[in-house]
Amino acid sequence: MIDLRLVRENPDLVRASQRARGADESLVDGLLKADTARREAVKRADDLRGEQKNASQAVRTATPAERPAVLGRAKALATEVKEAEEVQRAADAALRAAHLRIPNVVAGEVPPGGEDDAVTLRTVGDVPTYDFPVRDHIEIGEALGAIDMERGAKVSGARFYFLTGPGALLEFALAQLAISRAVAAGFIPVVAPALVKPEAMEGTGFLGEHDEEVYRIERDDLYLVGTSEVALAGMHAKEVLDLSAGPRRYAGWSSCFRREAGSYGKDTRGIIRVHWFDKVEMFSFCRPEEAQAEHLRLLAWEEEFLQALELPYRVVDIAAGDLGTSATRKYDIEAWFPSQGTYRELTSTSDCTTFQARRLSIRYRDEDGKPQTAATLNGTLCAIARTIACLLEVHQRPDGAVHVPTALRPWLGGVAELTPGMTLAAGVPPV
RNA sequence: GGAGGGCUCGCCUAGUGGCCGAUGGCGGCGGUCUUGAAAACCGCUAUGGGGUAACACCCAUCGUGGGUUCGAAUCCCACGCCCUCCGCCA
Repeated sequence: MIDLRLVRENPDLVRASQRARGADESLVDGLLKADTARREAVKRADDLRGEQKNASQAVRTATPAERPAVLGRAKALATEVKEAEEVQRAADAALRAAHLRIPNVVAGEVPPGGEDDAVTLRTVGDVPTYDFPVRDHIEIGEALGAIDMERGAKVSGARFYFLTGPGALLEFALAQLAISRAVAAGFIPVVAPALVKPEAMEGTGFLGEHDEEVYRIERDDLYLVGTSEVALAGMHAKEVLDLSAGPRRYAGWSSCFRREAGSYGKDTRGIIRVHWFDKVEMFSFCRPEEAQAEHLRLLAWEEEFLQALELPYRVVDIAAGDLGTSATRKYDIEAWFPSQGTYRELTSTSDCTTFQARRLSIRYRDEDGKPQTAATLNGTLCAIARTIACLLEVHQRPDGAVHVPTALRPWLGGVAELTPGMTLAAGVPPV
């Protein structure tokens, strides 16, 4: 949630942000009203409680003669306090509801517009050309025995798949490469739970407008995460972190689950848009003043990873209307998909400023030793299924083989190519 | 799933109805002393909310939520978490 002080002191800024997102401006006034109402309710309840405290002290010191009168007054006040507390509870709840409805304030530099208005910041690597008919990742993957869509559908339904043989090896190789690079860069590797409590889900902003995207295990009141960001952010909920030495960085591996409601007909073929995939996610906790710089660092690490995979890509600055609830700014990296003749999102990094940390109560101590709300940022290092799809397509060869980028080879037994009918034992590191 | 035990201020600990936000120790911070340090001594050492120009001040918080009472860390109920034992299990 956003900083209430900001709303009080600069409501126009928040209104402008709502407008930029194409969201409801009047929510800001609703929030201001709820804030005022709550403060009045709190004041009244506090004052009454104070009076009642004194009154019950007086009971103790009262002489036997005074006692009945004093006791009567205390009893009356007790009733009033109860009523005032009821009002306060309602006001608290109303404020919280209004507060939760407002997404993070959009950064000033964010491009205006919606989904189609992302601004390309740079394009890296040459778009490959092929002197043979280009195949998509499913054709290539099935020929390799790497992807089995049909049986995925048989077992789990649409948008599920099996990674088999070389495909399964690719998954682990990518995960190893991603984790290894992250650790070398100073990240703490984490294997995170994929099932979380509602607080973690709400705290990271996934239960707002987009809650139909999330799988819910109603019976146990748990949610399947759409990204390990949820578990990583929740990991330090209600804690005061030591951020004096700089950002605290985690690289989390977990499965991710997405209902893909409302994306009927989009990417129905292949493993680009699926209900389940595994992902290595970067997550940073830092002081708010460090967040912008940290955001660029996350982006740089994402770019380096794609460069290591020898994939051509472009970096786009996401427009205001397309930002997630928690983000003040977001950069996507889109990699080239030859079968589609276009760039498609492979990674994404968001600066959530203090928005998530405020909900989750994640703090640090400033120079004066006072607790302050931290900032959180997240970025994809490797969304494995989609990355496999891209790799297969970009690195395809006319004979159905797939070139293995040098960086990935140590995790694939040193092989330079994946080939149909390859010996799988050759594709693993020495044992 | 069944049976017990426990959850107090960073850590340990006192507190079984009335100025208890809460005792004492450790740790941490500041000071006195010292050439410097140690020791000793003195002081400080929570968080959130309201309030203020800023102080003052007020309210809340003893795992969480209810209840009893004029008054609850203390009594009652429910839940959560941790530990021990039994059963089941990757």
